[in-house]
Amino acid sequence: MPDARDQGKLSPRDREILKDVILTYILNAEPVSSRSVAKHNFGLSAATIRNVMADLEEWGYLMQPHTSAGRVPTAAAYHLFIQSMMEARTLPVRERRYIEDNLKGGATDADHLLGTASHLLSELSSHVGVVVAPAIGETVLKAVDFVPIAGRKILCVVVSSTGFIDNKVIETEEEVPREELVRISNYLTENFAGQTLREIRERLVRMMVEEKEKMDRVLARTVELAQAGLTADGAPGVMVDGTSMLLAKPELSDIARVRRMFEAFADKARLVRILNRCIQGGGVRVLIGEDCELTTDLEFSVVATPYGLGERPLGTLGIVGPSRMDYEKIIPLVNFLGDTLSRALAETFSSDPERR
Amino acid sequence: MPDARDQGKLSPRDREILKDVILTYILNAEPVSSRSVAKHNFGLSAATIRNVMADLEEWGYLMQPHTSAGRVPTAAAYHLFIQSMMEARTLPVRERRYIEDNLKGGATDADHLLGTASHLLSELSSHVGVVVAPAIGETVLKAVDFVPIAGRKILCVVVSSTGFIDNKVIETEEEVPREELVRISNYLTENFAGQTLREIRERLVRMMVEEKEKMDRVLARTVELAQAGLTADGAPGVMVDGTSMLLAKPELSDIARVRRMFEAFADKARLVRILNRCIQGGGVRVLIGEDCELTTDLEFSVVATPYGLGERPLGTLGIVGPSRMDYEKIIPLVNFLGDTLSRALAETFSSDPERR
DNA sequence: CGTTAGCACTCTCATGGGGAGAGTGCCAGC
DNA sequence: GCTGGCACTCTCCCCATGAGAGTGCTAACG
Repeated sequence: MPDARDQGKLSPRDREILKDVILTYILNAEPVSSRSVAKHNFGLSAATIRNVMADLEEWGYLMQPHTSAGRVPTAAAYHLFIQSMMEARTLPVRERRYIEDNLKGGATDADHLLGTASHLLSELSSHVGVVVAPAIGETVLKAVDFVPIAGRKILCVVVSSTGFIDNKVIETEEEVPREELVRISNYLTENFAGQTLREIRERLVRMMVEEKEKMDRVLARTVELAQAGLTADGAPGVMVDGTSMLLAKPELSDIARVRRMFEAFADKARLVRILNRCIQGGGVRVLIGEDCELTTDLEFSVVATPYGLGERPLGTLGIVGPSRMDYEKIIPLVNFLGDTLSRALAETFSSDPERR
Repeated sequence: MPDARDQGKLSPRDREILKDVILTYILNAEPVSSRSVAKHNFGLSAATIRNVMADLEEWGYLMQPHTSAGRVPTAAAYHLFIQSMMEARTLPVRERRYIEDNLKGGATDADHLLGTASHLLSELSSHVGVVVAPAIGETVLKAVDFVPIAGRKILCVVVSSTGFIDNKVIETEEEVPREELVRISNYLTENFAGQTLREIRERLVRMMVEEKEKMDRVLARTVELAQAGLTADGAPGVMVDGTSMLLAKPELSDIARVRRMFEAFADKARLVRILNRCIQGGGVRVLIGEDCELTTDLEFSVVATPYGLGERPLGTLGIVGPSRMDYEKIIPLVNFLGDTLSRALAETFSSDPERR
């Protein structure tokens, strides 16, 4: 079997033809015939194209749904296309502005931003937009606050430095006076801001072990509240937007596929796992027909990129849709959205005149 | 044309037969033949049943998809069935327990409860569960709190007496010291708790007009913050769960319908409007084939009931699915869930030793 | 030797004509 | 008033047929 990766085999003309096949397939969702390529490709007859296409099939870049149908690109073809034949179109100014206007709203919480981001992804790509929220343990504390609500019930509000707000109702052993709650909030905010919730939790455990006997009642209560309120539990949230958009695509014209698609999107945990594969490397990554059921069984692709602050990735965001998608537009789109969201998160609470 | 509502026309035997048709149709989703009714219905031949069914069709209770197919119940038939022939099954103890265990979780916020409720509705009915959250202006204030986060940005946390928690980031004219925020929080909580946000807003407006000149700087700032933080904006939220369940139903075996269904569920505003029709009267209400596109075009039904505290309804909850649904189970289910959710909301912060 | 025109072959898809099956409506008889 | 019988109707499945699209191969051409 010939090696699909051996690009040495591809002459410039082969590449030209392969590219044309891919582009027309992306456009029409129908197997591409030699005749239609011949029409685009100056000066070569259909017969010649046929020979080349037969070769390309042998190399593993094309395949036929059945004998004597046109040809369809394989995952290998898409990979090659993205890697070395595609010309990424820069996003139209209108769309950049649209994204920035929606994402830089400024005074809102970060969860809201993520929701907007996933909606934007879907709206501008006509595919499904997915955003994986940061693992809560990795967010950096900005402020804590305890609000007494009823009897021993207390609302704990955690604000992260990137603008995520987490509410949790906790129940204490005994009623805590309002003034003490204020003192505890202040104490925790002043002493723990700037660290991740995970670090804080570890520090609290250490405190409890090492200084147990030294703690007075107030400190003990502080630790109790912090333990309850700052514990990072629960799976990272994931926002999926635009599943119904895919219903309009021709590849989803039979019910069985539609059903499998919804099942695939229903399994959030798996979705997160797939998206998070793209977290290494920094830039936009594309998964096509690799390992996961989503891409092989449904012939879907995932275009995703991490977002976050500088080096530290917080979460992942991307687009999921039929492999036949307009990568030349979608890759820049995902890229730009990742950058813009990262910037928006960084700026959310940045008017802070250095207090930390 | 004969009047479908004239129940005088229906002899006990007619009713028996109609009921049998409805029940078998609910079970099989296929037009019901006279032969199959004859098999269930002791001692009458198919021919006799046919005569009766022809009458029932004339009265408007049955219809044929085409000549010489079996018969299918009409909206009128379902209404009659629900109103006077159905025997509501009491919910199995297992399911009651399951609902109560999930809904009485106790220490969580109310939004979370609503989400759970819609999921339970969907899970236990195998249809779509819908919960309309209370209009935010109608929620009763329990506590307000302001958390300084960065510069002039302040997080406003509003806790309602039924356990809803609302976060809003606001930006003030100038930086407000932390201690003052605490005083303002206390002041507002003590003076405004027990009123709805709408009432509070009106009172604030009055204060601003009447006492403008008398206000000192602190009070002015208090009003400013309250105005910004307690404003009830945004449409009421609606939680929809289990749309993908319907894909398995035989009535949704063609794509066009699936698409229309998703469009119908995407229009949240309309969904809220439809659900809220059921708010009057108190008990469970059923909409079948009336006015709205959802029920006529898609042949769906809506079974819904208000939830809330005693007399004051807060929101609506219910089930949406093909008219051919198991009303004998679903109506008690919606009923029980409405009661349980209402109770859960009432109890959420009830350990409060009367502070209001 | 690469390119091309021509042609036979293959496969899909739309069309239409049975024929079986299910169900009805009606009528005559009990 | 009920029922058995029978003709009629409509759907649905199956199959054959034919058009159309596209390929693979081969022979000829520059």
